[in-house]
Amino acid sequence: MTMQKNQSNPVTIYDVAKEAGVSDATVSRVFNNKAGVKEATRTRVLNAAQKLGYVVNLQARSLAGGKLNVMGVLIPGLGNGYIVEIIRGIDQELARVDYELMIYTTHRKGNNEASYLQYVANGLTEGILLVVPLLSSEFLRALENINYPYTLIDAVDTSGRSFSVSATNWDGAYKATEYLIKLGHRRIGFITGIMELSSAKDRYDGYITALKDYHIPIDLSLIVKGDFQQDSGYMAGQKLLALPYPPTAIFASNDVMALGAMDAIRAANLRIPQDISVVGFDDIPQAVTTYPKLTTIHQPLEEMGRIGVKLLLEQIEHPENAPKNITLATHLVIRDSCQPPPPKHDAYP
Amino acid sequence: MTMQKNQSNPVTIYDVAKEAGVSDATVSRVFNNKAGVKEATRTRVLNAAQKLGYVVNLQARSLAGGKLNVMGVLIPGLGNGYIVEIIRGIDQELARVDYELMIYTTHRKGNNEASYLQYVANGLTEGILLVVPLLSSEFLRALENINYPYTLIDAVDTSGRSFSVSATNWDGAYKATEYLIKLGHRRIGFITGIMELSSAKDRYDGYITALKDYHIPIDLSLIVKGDFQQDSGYMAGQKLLALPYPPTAIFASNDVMALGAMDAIRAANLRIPQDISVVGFDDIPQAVTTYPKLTTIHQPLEEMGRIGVKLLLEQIEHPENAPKNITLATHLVIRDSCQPPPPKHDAYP
DNA sequence: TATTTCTATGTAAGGGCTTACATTTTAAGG
DNA sequence: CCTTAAAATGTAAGCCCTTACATAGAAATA
Repeated sequence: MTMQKNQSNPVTIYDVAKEAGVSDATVSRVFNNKAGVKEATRTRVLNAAQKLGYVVNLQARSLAGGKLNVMGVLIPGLGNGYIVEIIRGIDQELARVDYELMIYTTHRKGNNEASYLQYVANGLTEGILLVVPLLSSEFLRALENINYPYTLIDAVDTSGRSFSVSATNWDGAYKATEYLIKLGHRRIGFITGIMELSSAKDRYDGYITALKDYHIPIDLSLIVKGDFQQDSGYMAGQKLLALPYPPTAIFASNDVMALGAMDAIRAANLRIPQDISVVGFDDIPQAVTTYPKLTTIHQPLEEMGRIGVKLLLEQIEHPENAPKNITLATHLVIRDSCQPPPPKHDAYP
Repeated sequence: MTMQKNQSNPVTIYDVAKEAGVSDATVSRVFNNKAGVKEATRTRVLNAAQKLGYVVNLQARSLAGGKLNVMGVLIPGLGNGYIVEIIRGIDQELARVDYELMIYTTHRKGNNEASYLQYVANGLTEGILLVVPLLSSEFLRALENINYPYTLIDAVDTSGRSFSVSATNWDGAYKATEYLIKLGHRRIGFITGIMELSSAKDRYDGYITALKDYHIPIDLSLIVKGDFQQDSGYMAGQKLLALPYPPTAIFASNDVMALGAMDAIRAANLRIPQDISVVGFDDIPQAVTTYPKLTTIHQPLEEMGRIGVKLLLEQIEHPENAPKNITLATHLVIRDSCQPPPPKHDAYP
């Protein structure tokens, strides 16, 4: 029934026009839902198209100035649940507005993200969502020159030239720390993220500020570096546990590291949360599949994806609009990985 | 420096040609690495392009008969880790051959996968990878008519008309069951997948056959229906535990359900694996972040993705090649969720 | 140097579509 | 029924490339 010859669909608008006895322009009008086509003609065209198995060639349409309805998303990789959550949100919103999604992973081109950006503006998409946590200055510069609609997801360009969505990292970290303090913890270990990222920095600051606000002295030995990967969480956990006065709670800058820390804790034969509490950040799906279920700061990842799409759409439709940043709230999700510290630890040396 | 005007890159091949003082055809030749361009001319063109910030418009290239280097992948959604793993493999291989990836999620169009298939062949991709576990007959029919390169991942078209990659589901299930039997288990609960899927069916058959081979009577009350989702695993687990003679081990048709079952077991205040063992199927990343770490059947998900890409490429390059199915081996990964059954359970009523 | 043979480059025709503008048809008004 | 305006349809140019074919220039042969 579909009369295709070879790869892709060789049935063109002309074939349909001939079949329906109209001009190609009319067929185009029908498929673009333009006004001014008689109802009878419209159905005749539709029938002809149906019969021949016509499918619009999006390339040609786009070349000729029509809409493509494809957005791109640039991500470092499918590495962790965090990014997948964002993409899920993007996908949801894209479905609503009937766009397709093109995925570009930067790891392909090594660290050459900046030049990849240029490449990405090659005509296959109408705009691009950037989920690249680490905004190098080179990348930022490339962004300036690109003159192509884009929005940053979970990153902000302090120059104010970019559309972006992000979350209240500082606030979330503050709340997490405060929660532990209110449970009675005084020695709270902290595993940092990659401190070049503003999100990591903000979380660190939130932790510090909460400590200060509650007059808890800051002990640098309780702060250990991580890189957002599970392994670093494990190693940081080990380091923390090896301390002369180990913490009674650990706050990791993201869930994946929290998972690593939990492994380290169990490897040391300690119980969670009886012996030591842990809280994460992100609330990735895995946070509920661990045991005990992880108490963490929820980031509205899906929503960030959805809003990213909306912002990009806004730019495509109103290029004149001024850039804006939307900041989404984070909140504490209490599950099973925290409780007050065991009494013996209460004494602070 | 890049002299772009508006959305997308308005610098064309003509601009570059003018700048370099050559014809547009020559510029095209340079960018397509065609032979017969003097070295001096080539560098002149490259410099001009560099200066103007020229980026090829892939749409136009493709329309004009050039290569696009984009593959599509049709998936039900980003739902579970299983699909993400496959995509990761696809992405890896695509990077090697320098293709881009377009993602189509079917949930967008409701259950109308078959017609979506038609749409997907719209010129934006050169071929499509199908990760649609549930091959409806309607879908299969659509496949016949599509005349567009595609390959099935983790599904086989028994008609032999399609290229496909899959894994040894039967074999994996057999091995999992056998492992439990050898540990001493006699009452082994089984949580099925969606039995319309051949993979679910094969796993079921593997379980049954292993039991028979070891002369263990089949108890239908130990077999409970699941749908590959976590919730169904939880409920199935509850059901199994509520039995007068509950199983000493549970084998779930996939990891996600195994996770659900583990929750149910803990909710019943039983320990894993001391009181009850559990094994899953798939080996998704989460299998190692649960506690205890899940013993499971490893499916080479990433490799399936990679091979899917290779098969698709083969079709694109050699349309005359006959369809083939590649079956990958699964294997048991022993972690911490199994041990011999507690003695008290040894007595079989 | 004249002739032949390559090699390097240019010319022009699409590829499938959209859209401004031209033309025809239809409906409305007189 | 004729005129006029509005609605429907057609014509043709152009989007940015690739590529067969034509042409000019360089190298090789006689």
